[in-house]
Amino acid sequence: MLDVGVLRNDPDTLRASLGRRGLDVDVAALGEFDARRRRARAEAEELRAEQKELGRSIAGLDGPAKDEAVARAGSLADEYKAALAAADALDAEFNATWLTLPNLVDPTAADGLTEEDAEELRRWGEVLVGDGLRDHVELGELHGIIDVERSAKVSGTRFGYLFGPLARLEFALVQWAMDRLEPYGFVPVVPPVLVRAAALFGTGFFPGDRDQVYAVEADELYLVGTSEVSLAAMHGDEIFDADRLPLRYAGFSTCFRREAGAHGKDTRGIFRVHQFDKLEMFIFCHPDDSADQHEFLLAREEELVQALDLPYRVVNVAAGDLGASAAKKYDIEAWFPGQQRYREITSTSNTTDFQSRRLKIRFRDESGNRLVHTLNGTAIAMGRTLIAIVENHQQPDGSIEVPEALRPYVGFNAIG
RNA sequence: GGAGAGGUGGCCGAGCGGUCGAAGGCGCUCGCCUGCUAAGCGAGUAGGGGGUUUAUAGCUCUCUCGAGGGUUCGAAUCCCUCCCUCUCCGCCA
Repeated sequence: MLDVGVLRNDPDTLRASLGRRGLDVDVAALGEFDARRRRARAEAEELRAEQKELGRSIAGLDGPAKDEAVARAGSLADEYKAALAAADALDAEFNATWLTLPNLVDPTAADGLTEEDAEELRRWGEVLVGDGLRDHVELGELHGIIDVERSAKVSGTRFGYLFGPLARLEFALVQWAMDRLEPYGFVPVVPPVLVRAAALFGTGFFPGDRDQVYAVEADELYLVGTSEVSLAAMHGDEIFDADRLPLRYAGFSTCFRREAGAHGKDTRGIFRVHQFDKLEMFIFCHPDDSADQHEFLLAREEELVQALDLPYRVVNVAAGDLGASAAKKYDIEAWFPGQQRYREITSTSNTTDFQSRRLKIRFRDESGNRLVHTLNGTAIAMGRTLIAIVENHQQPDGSIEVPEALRPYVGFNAIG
């Protein structure tokens, strides 16, 4: 949620930001609506003040004077109720729109509206090109480590079974990444994956991305698409002492995504599935510090990907391709030899105060209570990282070398 | 799933229809005092929204005593629904 102060004091910035996202919103009309609702609120509160004052005096009255005062207070109460209802209705109407507006775009986010408009910042590593390369589905079959046919029988499309050494590799990746992140102060967390709607509103996934989220209707709970949701909402309604910031967490969870609207896209193998495990970094920090924390998260991601010896490029995501909560986002795209192209394997966003305002997460300093900034970044996203390892480290004979860093964790040097 | 108890400010804890956003204690902050100092004295110390304002200052109004509704001129206090916590029983990874 945006600060309404932006609408009142700096509508041009708001208009420009929405424009960069390719959204057409009548900012002036919203401003007038905001003024109207405030007037309505003020009117209701004046009536209330009058009613309360009169009500208080009743305690000291007696006889006809009292009866008269009670009668007058009664009609005041009715007037107030009506005025309050009117003010509440205006607020609700305003908020319904306001809640759908995405975060202000950072000036340094790339221009453009689509994935193709992302700005490439740098490349690292030698990419594997040419014919005769196997993709993860072939390699998976060859070694019996991935099965998407049986998962289709059991669960439908976009699921997969991981077997044996590949399953071991997943656990190794988690353990290894935790070991590398903890020295930076990331607290390992295993959070809930079923959450209330409030957590999804608070993190900006609702109302916009409701159709991407699995709902457990009988219990009014939702399956998270990322542990970002449960990590952010964990500190909802809290006020930190300033010296506790930044607060860093590394949450491990299974992630569930409906992938609505992705029909026909990435249907092969386990590249895009409804369920995968992910280690996610999350930071609560001082507003002046969030740009640095964002670079910090990207640096941690690059360290991990480099240590796995995966060729990649870093892109600055275009304004129009940002999620609602993000002001700026970097993706790391690893090279996938089976597709002969770079594809996203990590993503890190600075969501500034967009989530903290909704979740009421503040900190205390000399000038009072202020909203923290929140940031998230993928440490290791399972399906894709496993695919990238398998495809990039395949040998001519079809065997797969385990990246050096992981060998102590899995106890073998190669698959096959 | 069954039975019971309860949710008040950073924490503990009073309040049981009006003068309560709320006694008292602890903690914390500031000031004072004091050579015996993890002592004494004084003051301050919740959050949100509106108005005024250059202002996240001040002043002021309003809302919030788990959440939402209701009764009443008036509710932390009475009624209803929901959520959560704790105890016991049952079941169980």
